[in-house]
Amino acid sequence: MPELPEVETIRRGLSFNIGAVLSEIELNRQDIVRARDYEPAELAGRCLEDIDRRGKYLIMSFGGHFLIVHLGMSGRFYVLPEQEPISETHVHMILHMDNGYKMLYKDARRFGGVWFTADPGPVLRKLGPEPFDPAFTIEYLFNATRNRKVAIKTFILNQSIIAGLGNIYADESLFAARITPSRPASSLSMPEAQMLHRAIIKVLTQAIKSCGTTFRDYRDGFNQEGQFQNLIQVYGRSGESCKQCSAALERVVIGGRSTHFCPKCQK
DNA sequence: CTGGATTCCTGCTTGC
DNA sequence: TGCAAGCAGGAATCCA
Repeated sequence: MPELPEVETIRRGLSFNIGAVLSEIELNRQDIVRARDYEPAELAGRCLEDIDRRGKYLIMSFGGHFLIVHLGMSGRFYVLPEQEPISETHVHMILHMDNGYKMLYKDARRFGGVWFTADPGPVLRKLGPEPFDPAFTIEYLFNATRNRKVAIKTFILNQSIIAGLGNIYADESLFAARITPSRPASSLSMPEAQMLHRAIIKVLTQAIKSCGTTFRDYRDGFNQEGQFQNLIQVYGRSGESCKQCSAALERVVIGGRSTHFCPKCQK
């Protein structure tokens, strides 16, 4: 599922289209559209000025017209040469560029969506700080956990607290911080908040370096798999042995999400 | 305000 | 072998 590292990898892969002009947009499904402040066809003839990322959102700017994309859990967004035939199913949107490429938005489960908007503010405003932003400090994280009874796992999945973590990197970050996922957020000490802060940044940095995690659906901007699954410590490994201590990893459900952890390494 | 439950959707996995 | 049921999950929404 595309979390921050996957979306960042896609952003980088697609960035060579910046400066190209969108010649035509095909919108094959209307129900993926979450906002329509302008007609999608108005993008034709406009230059793609930038591709940005905020949390798990991609923001493409076309001179005051924005196209925001969220990939949900099975979404893909990748390029093909313009003349290449499309054999795949569930391709809901195609952006034809004048540089000889087309960008395909594909999403089987349709948890994702797109926004045609003149103002990205309302969509992005609700997001907390980027993990790599200076605003994401140890103090911010620690203070945010005060008086919060929810499990720390659920807490760091909350996009209004930190933008970009999904189920995989939440579990991996808590393992790296040696913190049990079910602990109430408010139970973290300052040193533990510091560990978690460092772990989140470390895990995401490594995952971006590995071009993301491909368990099943995820592909990058060129429809290629990521490599971080080879470095995964706990996610999807319940019953297998911990790479650090050899104890059997466990799986529980927290906040309706599969949660993987080491009962020995994490306290 | 907080937090829990529910909903959306399809494809892979599981069990008979 | 074939089919139905179970399950996964990001974010919005509803409700207590």
